[in-house]
Amino acid sequence: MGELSKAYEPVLVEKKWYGSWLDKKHFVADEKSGKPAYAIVIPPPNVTGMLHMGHVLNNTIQDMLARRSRMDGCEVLWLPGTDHAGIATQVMVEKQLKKEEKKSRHDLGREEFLKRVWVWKEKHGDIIINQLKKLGCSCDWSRERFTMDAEYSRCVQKVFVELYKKGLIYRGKRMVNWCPVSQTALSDEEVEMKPQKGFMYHFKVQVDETPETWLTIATTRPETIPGDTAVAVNPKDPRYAHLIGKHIVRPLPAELPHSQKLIPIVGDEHVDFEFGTGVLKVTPAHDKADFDIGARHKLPLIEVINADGTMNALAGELLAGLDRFKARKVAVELLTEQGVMIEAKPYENNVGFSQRADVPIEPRLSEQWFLKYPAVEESRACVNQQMTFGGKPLEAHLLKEKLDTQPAPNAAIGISDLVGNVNYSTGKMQFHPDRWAKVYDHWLSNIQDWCISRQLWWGHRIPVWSGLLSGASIFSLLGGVLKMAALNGVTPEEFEKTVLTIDGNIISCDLNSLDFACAQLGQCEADHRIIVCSSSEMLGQHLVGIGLDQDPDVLDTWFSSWLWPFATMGWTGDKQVDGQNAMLKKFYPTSDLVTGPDIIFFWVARMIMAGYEFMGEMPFKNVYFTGIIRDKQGRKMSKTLGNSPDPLELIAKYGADALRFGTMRTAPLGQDVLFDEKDVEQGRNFCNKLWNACRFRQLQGACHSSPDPLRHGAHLSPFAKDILWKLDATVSKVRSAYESYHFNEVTQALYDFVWGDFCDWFIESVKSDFQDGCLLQRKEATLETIDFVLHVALRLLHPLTPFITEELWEQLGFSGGTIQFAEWPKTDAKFQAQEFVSAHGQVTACFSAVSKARNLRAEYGIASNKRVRWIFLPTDPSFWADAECDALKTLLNASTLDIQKERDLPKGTPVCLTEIGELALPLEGLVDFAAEQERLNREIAKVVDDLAKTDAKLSNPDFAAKVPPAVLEEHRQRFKNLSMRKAQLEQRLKDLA
RNA sequence: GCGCGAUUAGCUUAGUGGUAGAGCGCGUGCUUCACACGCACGAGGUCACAGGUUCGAACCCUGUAUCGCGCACCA
Repeated sequence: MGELSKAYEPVLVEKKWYGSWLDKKHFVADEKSGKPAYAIVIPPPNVTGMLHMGHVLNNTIQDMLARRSRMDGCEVLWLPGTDHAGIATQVMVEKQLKKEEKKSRHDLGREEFLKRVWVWKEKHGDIIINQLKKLGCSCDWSRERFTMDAEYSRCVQKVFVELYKKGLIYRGKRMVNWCPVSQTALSDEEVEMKPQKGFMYHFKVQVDETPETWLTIATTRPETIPGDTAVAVNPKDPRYAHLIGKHIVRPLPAELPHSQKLIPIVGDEHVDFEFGTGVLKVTPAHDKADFDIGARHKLPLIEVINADGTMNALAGELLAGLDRFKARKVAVELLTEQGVMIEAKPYENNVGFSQRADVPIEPRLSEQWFLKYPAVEESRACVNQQMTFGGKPLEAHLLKEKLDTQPAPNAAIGISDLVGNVNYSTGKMQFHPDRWAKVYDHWLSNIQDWCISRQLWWGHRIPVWSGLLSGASIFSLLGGVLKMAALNGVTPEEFEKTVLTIDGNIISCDLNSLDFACAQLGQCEADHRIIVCSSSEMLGQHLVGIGLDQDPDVLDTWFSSWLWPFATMGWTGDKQVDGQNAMLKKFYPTSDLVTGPDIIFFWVARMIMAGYEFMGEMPFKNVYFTGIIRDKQGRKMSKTLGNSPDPLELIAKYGADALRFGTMRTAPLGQDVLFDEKDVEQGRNFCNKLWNACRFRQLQGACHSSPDPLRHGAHLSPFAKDILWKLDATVSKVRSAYESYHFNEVTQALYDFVWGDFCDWFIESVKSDFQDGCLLQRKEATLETIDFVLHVALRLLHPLTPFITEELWEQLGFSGGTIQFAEWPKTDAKFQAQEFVSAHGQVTACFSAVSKARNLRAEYGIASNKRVRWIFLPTDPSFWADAECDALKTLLNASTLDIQKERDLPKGTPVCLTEIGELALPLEGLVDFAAEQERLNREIAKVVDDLAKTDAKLSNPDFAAKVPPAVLEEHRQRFKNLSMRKAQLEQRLKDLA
């Protein structure tokens, strides 16, 4: 063990220890362990991702929790992995392909393209994983999962088949959010509403039956006019109601014959007569609300926009081929030419944008797969949603009271109404901060079916095969394939779950029913529509062999990650098998989930539903929502703004511990974090401070490997007792901060203790114990106290700053090997014993006296390196043994400290009055009487002010009558102290005259 | 529109009813034998505003303003 370097150098230390931890398999969870389980599943970062500050915050918290629990005697599983990020990854590989080979994915074909994606994944997929390692994350890397792993993919397929069989997954032609750039459907959650500046165009149309009547229509999207199949008015609108049933002449496309331009005027309650002109153009193929109106009135659909956002031939010859935004301008020109354009008012409205591609969504009619969410009620009930009654929070015990005291005031309000008003929950799952429960509940109570299909290639392909087969083929081919599958290759479970639909009728997949159905259909020659949904890939291959096609779409990435908490643990969906799964038994439900609130709907809510649906149990007990990391100006971090620092550069510059510490210190529960590199610098400074405190200790000789300061009994100085008291308080603070998920308080408490209490005060106060002539026993007791403090503090710090603490633990020679499994510190009642409490009081008084004395020095302009003589008149001389005086002398940086029992000071000597006594600064003829007078007067004024405030309270009769006794006593004491102080100060002032 | 959050020193913020705390920045003085990634001292706050509750309010209640976020949206 060499001497510690002058400054902490993180690079080598981090490399050394991370390698060692991996070699020794410290992070590997043992599902057979008898220790209590503690599990976290990582929010899987995108496989294409790079570490950003959000990851740093999120994963530092997870690592803190994992390491804390490991020290606390738990068997810890922190399960890492990545998700396949369908769109992002596909786009990235497509871009690369275009750049390097000038090819599109269609040039390669589906299979070849997917090969390329896998090549890319193998090459770059572990970038972010390695970055997490650099941060120090103690994940069980042996259990790393990827959502496209074969095993994981099987889970996704099984879940699909099961939900399909239950009728929760269905295919339908619907209006969906279409991203014209990615050319895929998106879920509602992937659409972001953004205010857009545009125009509200007013144009007029002629009523065909009464050509003198013109109606004015307001629209923001004139390019969709060719797709209009009606105009709608509110049937209650007196201006227009009489026109219902008549027709108007649609102005575009202009080239159509008159008869094809006529569209009906329909009456629909949806139309708001206050808005616009009260006349609504209805474009059922390109607007959600219009689609519904269209359905109500059986209007035809005219699609005028292509999948890529360009206009098609039905939009008319002048618009066809144009991009939708270019077409908007042209449409306006065309209307103007026709003389029907009235005005274009500047207008701001909210437009849905594709979160991925950042372009406006095009509502588009298409055939998609949808999921009716499962287990919604259980998922709502389990979260700590507060119970409310009439909109007010309601405590559980008050519910009964309410029901008792308010029994149906009248017949119309019964118990059921009352209960209906009570928002009840089991509160088994806790959100931190809990206000997110409300957001979660609101979303869950208003959900629409989830569009789960994506028109992409990279992802889990929908396990459905379909096609037309003649009766004969069904008999000879399909029946054969299914039977063959049932007899060999496909597990009975998979076979049983396979769903076969013939002409819309579900046929059970058992051999008898199959025989019957096939035999029946075999009789007739007509074609039949066959749909097979199965999780068996082998069956799928055979089905392709007989001419059925697999659905080309893949599933939304979130449709795989919602299974993350159990699909990563070897879940199979087979109850028997899963019942024997040691991993699931040990670690499911997991303990904590740490994630950002931005994916509360995408991921958290869906995981909860999947947990209940497929495991019958919630996936985690606590959800901690981090804040969003923003830059100094409060803007979100983004690549385009370039305000997102590279955490790896920060690690290289300051060290991983510094980055972790700095990030955590400024990340309070539930608040966004304004990131400033200064915080990381602060973190580095802290590490260096800790390092040097240990270095200081090391310079005094070897440490005790299992320190126990209490064995020194009476030789423990008051300063030692005080720091032990403070250490114990810190243990308590840190523990409760962890309990309440206030991680910044963990950090702050440790910072204050190490830097303030330990380094600034304690170490300074005990330096005199190491000087020649000091009592050896005292020195020994102090050294062992330092050892003990470091022994505890390093352990408390370890989850937060794993590298430096492990290094120092070894350097100082503490016993028991790695700090990672050293015991998580507990509070110890011994340190709260009377002698410690009173030492704490005495030392606090001493330190506060030192501060006052230093201030006096500074006021007299004495340079801090200049040692001067102090005279001390102690209030309690018995406390001030030589060693204590030496400590005081060191803290004051005094040349000598003369103790006076009787006041004997040269006239006008500046004095500070403190709780421990008077500290006088003899200036030997240099006293500036006027200055001293002024100083005393200033101090008196302040005391008088405080005194007045305290007196005002005490003389209020209500105060004495109503205040708790302890507070009253405190105020009386304060008044007494202030009065005494005032008297003393006035005496000093008199002495001066 | 509905909901949530924030508003405390120049900046970032802690603070759940009893004399307003910290870090950065700023000023002054220090190469004090662990640390200049440091030490000491200092200046700097009508706790957004208006009411209310209370002996007592930064803190609890009501309202207002400003900022941020989420949800829902009317063409």
